[in-house]
Amino acid sequence: MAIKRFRRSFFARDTHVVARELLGKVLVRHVDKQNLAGRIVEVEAYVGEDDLACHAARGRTPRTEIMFGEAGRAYIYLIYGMYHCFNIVTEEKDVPAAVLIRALEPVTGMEYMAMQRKTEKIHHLTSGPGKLCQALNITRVFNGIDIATSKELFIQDDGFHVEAKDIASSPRIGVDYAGACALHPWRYYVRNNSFVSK
DNA sequence: TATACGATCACCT
DNA sequence: GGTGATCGTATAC
Repeated sequence: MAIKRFRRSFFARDTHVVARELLGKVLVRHVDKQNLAGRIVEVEAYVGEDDLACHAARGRTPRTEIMFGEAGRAYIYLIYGMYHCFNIVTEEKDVPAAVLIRALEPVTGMEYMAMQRKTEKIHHLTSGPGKLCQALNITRVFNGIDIATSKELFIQDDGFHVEAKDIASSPRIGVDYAGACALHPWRYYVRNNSFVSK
């Protein structure tokens, strides 16, 4: 199967479907003349204004506006004053939703990632949402970038397939404040993959 | 203008 | 198991 890049129509669908289908796909990053890539092994779905864990739960604000926009855009924000989180906007316009990319299995450019992360340990490079942004040099400068057309940051399908039986789910991480929404099993990950976050 | 806190991580015990 | 780092954002005043 030929390598295929994902366009906007892939992202403009039900967030949970997009989240599950992103598992096994490759996140590609071109930076500093380097070609970096990692296979997506863990994601989380954040869906709508009724989802109390979603940043858009309190409606449109300057920060959340991007999630109300067209699918395929990057939603990147600074968390805890020091780390970035990378999401891809999903669903139709005016439906605030996104998939948080939580962990990658490094594929290409591990040397650069190790330099960014200041560690040689491969399992410490991209096994968490803050870690993978640091490894791939993704910062909020890229907030709003179009994943469907960007040459610097995009998703491709290299033919690798994750079977349904190998997809596990659990409650999302770090959203205990979200009441009943914190219990939704909207975290999806590749079963038994050692790069899934702890 | 002031305040509280978070979709995390590394390091400590 | 616990905690400090560090700052943009939302909210209250």
